[in-house]
Amino acid sequence: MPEGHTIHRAALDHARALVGQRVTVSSPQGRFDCTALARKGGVLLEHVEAHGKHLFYVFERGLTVHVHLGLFGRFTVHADALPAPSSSTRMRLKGKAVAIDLVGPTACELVTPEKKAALLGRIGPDPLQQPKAPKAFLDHLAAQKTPIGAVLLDQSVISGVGNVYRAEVLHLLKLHPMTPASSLTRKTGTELWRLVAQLLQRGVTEKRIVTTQGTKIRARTEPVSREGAVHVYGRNACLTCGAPVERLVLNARTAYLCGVCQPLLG
DNA sequence: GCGGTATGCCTAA
DNA sequence: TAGGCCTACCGCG
Repeated sequence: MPEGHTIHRAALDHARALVGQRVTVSSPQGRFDCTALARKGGVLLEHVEAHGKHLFYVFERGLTVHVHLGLFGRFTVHADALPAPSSSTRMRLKGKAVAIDLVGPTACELVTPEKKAALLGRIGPDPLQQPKAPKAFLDHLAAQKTPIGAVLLDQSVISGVGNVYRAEVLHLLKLHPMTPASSLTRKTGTELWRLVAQLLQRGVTEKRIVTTQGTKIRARTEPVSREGAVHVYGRNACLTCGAPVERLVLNARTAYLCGVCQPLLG
């Protein structure tokens, strides 16, 4: 699940569940050193922030935990009975009524203000924070011959987009992933940003990636979990036209496209 | 049980 | 560019 929408959704949910409370922080697995957060009765959680795919828990006195889910990280929220943590639970945040477990993150660490600033300095604008295309983004597109499919995964240019949204946004705009960024018009660049913002926001709301309008289903040979929710990502046939979905490797990730809907122009 | 794969990203060479 | 790292799941034998 972890693209930008997952992180923003987690920030909302975790803030609602735990902000303003004294939270007990632990690492059942032992691989997250949280001794600096050890307090009798817990440590006060002041707020939770999402930036692109990065999540920050800000506790009293500025104590800050940075989480990046990577490919495998997952949160589990326990509202009722609290099960014993599994041996892979990196972090458990326990409040009054709710406990949250984190498994498999790429990063789960206490960060200094300097480290946090450095992390934020590395990532570009986030469409969920800024729904209108920043000038810097449009200028970047105009200046780069890099394929647009590569630019979209560059977190320093636009943060929060992952492999699913890359495939879907390009399909919706009928753009081949290998299209040079510089060949896009300013208008298309603006639409691209707006569409990313809209789809990420929908992902936050629906708690999963959905890029289709209705529930029309053309083929029955697709992974059930995503049936009807996407046009090309991970599919065998294009949901729009039924043509075989093509795959190519871009940024060391599989890019999915429909050669019929997304011809390479020029 | 094993190997491949996945919505990510960093580092060394 | 390759390899490493994190975990869960699926298909295969």
